[in-house]
Amino acid sequence: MSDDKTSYKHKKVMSIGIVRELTGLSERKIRYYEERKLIFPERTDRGTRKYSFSDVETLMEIANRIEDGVQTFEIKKEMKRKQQREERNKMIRGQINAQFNIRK
Amino acid sequence: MSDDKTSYKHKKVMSIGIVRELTGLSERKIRYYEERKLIFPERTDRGTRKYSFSDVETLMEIANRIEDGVQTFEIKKEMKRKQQREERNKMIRGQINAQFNIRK
DNA sequence: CGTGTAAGGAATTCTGACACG
DNA sequence: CGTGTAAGGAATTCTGACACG
Repeated sequence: MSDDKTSYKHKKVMSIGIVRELTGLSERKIRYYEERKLIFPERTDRGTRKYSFSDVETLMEIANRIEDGVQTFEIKKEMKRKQQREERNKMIRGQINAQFNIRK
Repeated sequence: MSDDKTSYKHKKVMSIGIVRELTGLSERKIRYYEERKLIFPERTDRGTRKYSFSDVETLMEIANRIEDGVQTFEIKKEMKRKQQREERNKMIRGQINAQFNIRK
């Protein structure tokens, strides 16, 4: 119910050119952050990269961290931690809901 | 509060190739429905069409009507009527909310 | 009317590499 | 390490038109 109310957010549909416009980053940077495993675009049949709105959001965050002088491998760790926090929270929420439903 | 909870839905970001994949329609058809004023993609600086998820949804509906043998100018009228209904409903909702807030 | 197709040009994207530092 | 750039090829998109019906 609070997960992907918008399946559109994670659908990979944008070419790198659009992402460049949306984020203001150079294509070089965008490809490099992929090389460093910070984002994971899909590919079309013939190899063109496809990004989601979610990827665009991530790129903005990356750009901020880079500006702060943080290196890509540090950013990767930060992102991993963040994701673990989110999974923990999701699990807790799930258990609370379970309790709730039993009492009802 | 129920309008564009997802601003992503209306953002024009997809090339015609992606739209072709998502809808299964030929590029010819997609361009033709634009010519008939059924959809309104934006353009990049150098002329490439950009579509939104909302456009994709509209295209699916168009495809259904065409399959039913409905002509494009009829479909256009239908879409116009539908939009008027929605605007009417939106206005009524607004007035109800206004009443509500006054009483409170 | 709705759609396919061949045509030629222009713009996009891709990869691997060299450069600087 | 992070990023710019020139290089050449491959794939995409665009428009106007002819075709069928």
